[in-house]
Amino acid sequence: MPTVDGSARDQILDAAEQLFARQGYAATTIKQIGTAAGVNSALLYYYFGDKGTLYEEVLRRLITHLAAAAGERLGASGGPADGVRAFVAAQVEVMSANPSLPKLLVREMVDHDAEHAQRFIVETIAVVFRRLCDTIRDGQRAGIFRREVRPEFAAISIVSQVVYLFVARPAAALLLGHRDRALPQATVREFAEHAATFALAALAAPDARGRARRPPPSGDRT
Amino acid sequence: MPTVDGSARDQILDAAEQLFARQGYAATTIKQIGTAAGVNSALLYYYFGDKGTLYEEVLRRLITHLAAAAGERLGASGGPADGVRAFVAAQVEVMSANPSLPKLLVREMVDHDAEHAQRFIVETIAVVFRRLCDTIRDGQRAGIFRREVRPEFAAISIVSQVVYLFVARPAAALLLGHRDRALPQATVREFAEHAATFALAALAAPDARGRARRPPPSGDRT
DNA sequence: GTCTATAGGTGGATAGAC
DNA sequence: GTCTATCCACCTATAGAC
Repeated sequence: MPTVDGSARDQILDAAEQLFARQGYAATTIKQIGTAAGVNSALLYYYFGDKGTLYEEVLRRLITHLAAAAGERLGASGGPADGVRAFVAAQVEVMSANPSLPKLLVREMVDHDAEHAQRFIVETIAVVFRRLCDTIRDGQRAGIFRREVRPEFAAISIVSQVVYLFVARPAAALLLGHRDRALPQATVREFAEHAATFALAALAAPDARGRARRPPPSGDRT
Repeated sequence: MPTVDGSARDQILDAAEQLFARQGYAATTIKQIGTAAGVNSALLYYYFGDKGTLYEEVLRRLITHLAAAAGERLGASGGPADGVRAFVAAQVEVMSANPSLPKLLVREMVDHDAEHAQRFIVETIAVVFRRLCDTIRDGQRAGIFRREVRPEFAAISIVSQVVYLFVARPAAALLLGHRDRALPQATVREFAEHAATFALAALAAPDARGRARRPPPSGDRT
């Protein structure tokens, strides 16, 4: 969510966001950020006090935008199937518009393992996550999604696909046979389409006519 | 793949592997590794020359083990459906046995964005990835997997689920309602079962009896 | 092979002029 | 608000004794 030409404060935030996403927190220096932002590095301390606070501010701004976008996009929709499609579409849209987001969130997850991850991040994501779970439950009640599937697990499966693509984008480009590791936006859109269809096919209840195709062997909620 | 009590060299590698996975490369110091390994930190330079080489050696050892495990587990199997199940099972098994693996690989991906990721990593993973793609193609030729699905996309969808769970393990624990962010091994196994079932349901061709349930709207390979 | 001591460099952070 | 100058801590890496 880069600021067009904003104040020094915003320029610092923009530069910090990019660098933290690309290199990680520890590998990014205050002077790098200052240079990238076109301001003196001492100014960072005037605005943010210290490096850690700057980092938190970057995350806060990002998450706020994420929550706003999610709120808008996931409001009204048709049935549960449309809801799932809308969710995936929103995910791709937000991440495409802001490539720092998936990287920073993933870094946050691997860095703060079982420790003190940022409260507000977890909570914001939890809200979005629960909404997806509810959509799946709606579909199960309506009889169009299979009941043996655990909604929370399905939600993870749905979310993971898109996140993974963005995080592994250069690797994915290579595996998909693109030279020079650039995954074209068109392919990202195609994958998004695939991810939604894949998830819906996985969730779909067997037709009224054809009986269940494969009785779940043992797991998946007895 | 921790060494039981090996030489100093192995103890350094073990300690480095854990610390790099937990904290990342930049945040991990030579002295930390030395202390964790129970040896003098200057010894690291005797064995590995510098920090970067030590890191590469950690990755190399990990990937070698990964390739070996994948080779064993993915050899003989029944049909394509069993192949997919075996793949997911192998993934979970390897990552459970070695929690550093998913973290280090994900770090490697976000860190070396479009830049110079380690050649041998990408190549090793590419081999495993292609084998999964081939399994999917087999299923399509046999008529038990839907033909509209692009095998490479499906492979990404399959791989992503498990990787995501391991990387986001503490967050997932929270979202799944576990206190204290510890995701029990039993839940991991349940999710693995779910992930395989989910993928197979998504791939399954419509029964001979029931017609296709949902014509793919537009995307997914015309 | 393993340790001590230390050089050399860099990064986070502050004081204070403008 | 923004910049200059600088301090101190710490980190990588080396030299060299044992």
